[in-house]
Amino acid sequence: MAAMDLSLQQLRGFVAVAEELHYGRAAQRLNLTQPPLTRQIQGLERTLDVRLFDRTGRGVRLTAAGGVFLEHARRVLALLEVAPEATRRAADGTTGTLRLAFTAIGAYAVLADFLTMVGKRTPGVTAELTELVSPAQFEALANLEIDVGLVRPPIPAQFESLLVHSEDLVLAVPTSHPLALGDRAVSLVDVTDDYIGYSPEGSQYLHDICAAMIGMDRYAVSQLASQVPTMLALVRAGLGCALIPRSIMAMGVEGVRYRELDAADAHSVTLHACWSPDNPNPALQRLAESLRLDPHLAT
Amino acid sequence: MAAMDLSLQQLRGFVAVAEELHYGRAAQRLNLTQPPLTRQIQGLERTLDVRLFDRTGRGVRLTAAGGVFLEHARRVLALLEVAPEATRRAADGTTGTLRLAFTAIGAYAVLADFLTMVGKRTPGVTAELTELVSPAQFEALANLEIDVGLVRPPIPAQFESLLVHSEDLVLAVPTSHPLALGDRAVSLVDVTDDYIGYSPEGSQYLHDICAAMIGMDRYAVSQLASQVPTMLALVRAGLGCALIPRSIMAMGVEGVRYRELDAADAHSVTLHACWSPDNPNPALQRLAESLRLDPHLAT
DNA sequence: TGGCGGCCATGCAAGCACGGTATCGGTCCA
DNA sequence: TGGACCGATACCGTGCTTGCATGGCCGCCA
Repeated sequence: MAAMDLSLQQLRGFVAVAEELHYGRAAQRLNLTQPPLTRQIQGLERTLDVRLFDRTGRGVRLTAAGGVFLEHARRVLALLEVAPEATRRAADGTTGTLRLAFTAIGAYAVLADFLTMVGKRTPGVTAELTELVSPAQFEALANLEIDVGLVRPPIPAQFESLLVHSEDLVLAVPTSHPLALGDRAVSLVDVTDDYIGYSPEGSQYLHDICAAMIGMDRYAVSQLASQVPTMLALVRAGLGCALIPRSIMAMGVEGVRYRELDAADAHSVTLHACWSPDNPNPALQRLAESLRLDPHLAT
Repeated sequence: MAAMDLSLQQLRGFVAVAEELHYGRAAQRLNLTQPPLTRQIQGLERTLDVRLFDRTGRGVRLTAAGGVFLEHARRVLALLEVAPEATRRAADGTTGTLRLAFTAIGAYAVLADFLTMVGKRTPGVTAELTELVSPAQFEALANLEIDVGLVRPPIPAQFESLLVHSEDLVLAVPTSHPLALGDRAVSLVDVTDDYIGYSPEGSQYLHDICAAMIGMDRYAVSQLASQVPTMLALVRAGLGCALIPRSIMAMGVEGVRYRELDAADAHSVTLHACWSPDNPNPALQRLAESLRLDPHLAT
């Protein structure tokens, strides 16, 4: 016998009796009669193998152990009290977590603005950040490992998306390069040496655009160079020029200069917020709903 | 409908399913069959008005809300897990609180030593301290407002007690007094002026002893002077001498000198730890038990 | 000091909630 | 397309818990 464990009825009964120090009143408070209460406390005492009350004939008094148990019981009941509300808030997206991925380049362009926008549209939601290249983001989105990605096109049809940022490309040249001098916009035809290229796997979008802009013959693909810092290091070393999103100019590298491109050669690249409509995360649902109603990012 | 509230069965069932992500295995873990588990989760979802699992046909998956509720459920169950043990420890006095009172004089003599002794005999028990004159301590002991008192005799028969400290009295004289000079022990017959006396209410024990030592005729009773600092202030002001427990010499007062008394006049006063055998505080019971077995305070 | 009232404990019968067995319905895979 | 797996449902039995009535104990008061 004994081994029987605690029940919430017992806890509630105990707290009521401990507060009233009177079975009758406690029972009344619980909309109960007195005998069940007596049995609840007896059951508790049998289970715990501890006397919780001193029966003095005229009312009861908490024992020291009873006082300790009272604190535990109150904490349990208080926790249980808030749990449903917290759960409901998580269910409707009022609170929650948004797992957000971004590309290394995206981080420079819009990550901060995007996060403040998310903070305004879904207050109470916290963001978890991961850096991933675009293809990995699509996979993670499909596997529900992330909720939102900041990706470059093309975007698979299964996802919903929103244009977040658009910028043109600029030319990065070594300071030793003839084009390093001057401030005017330059034309791609002025570039006589090779380019540092984007990896077609890691940065398919930029690879394709750059390849189209300058032709495959002069486009030196470096497998390593899907990371912009790496590309700038190669430019700096004099291995060639590179076409870089304008926002990356914020990253100043000694030995590298940036030049605008002629309007004729300018080509804009875009960054999109992207998510799966099937994703059950309520925080995402709430954000997506908000974005559908008002796609203006400034809001 | 709905209003029904949570049960621990439901919580345990939910946690099991959330961990196994499989009703059958969860049921097995709980020594249950699968249908009751289904009903428990359904009941939870109905009560919370929230979907906790996504049923995918092939197993289940936690929703975001389910994840939040899982944390709450785990915390509740963990609390409930430790409550019985904590309660039992409080019941056998392994942990708990000892409300301890002491006289102002007692604080100088033995409070620190007594506290370290208590700490050694009943580790895990914390002490709450109050300063009270002896009569107030006896009343508080009887009302179960304190657990242990450090008092002077006489001790009412209803209490259990233990001699904690014994010391003799010394003479406090103003530095302007003839007896302030010299280092030899002095005799009470050398004292030609009045004494500052103890209040018969606040310090009955010291009052009686001093009155017996020097005779009522030269014993100026000051109602205020049950507090030793007050008495020393009066001595310093030159209103008379005073008989003071030796431990108080630790309190140096400018304008007051202490002189030993002749062996013939020396009279020791005692301090006793005192408690009520009826006090149900298990921490006290444990201490009392320890003191009965081994009354040596040094232990 | 004996009766009385308040309070907690107990006996008993009824209601109900919970668990088990059997079965259904949907999804995935061969 | 049939079989296997998994969760949901129907139905039944049992055991716990409740409420009513009553017992036992202590303290109060006349």
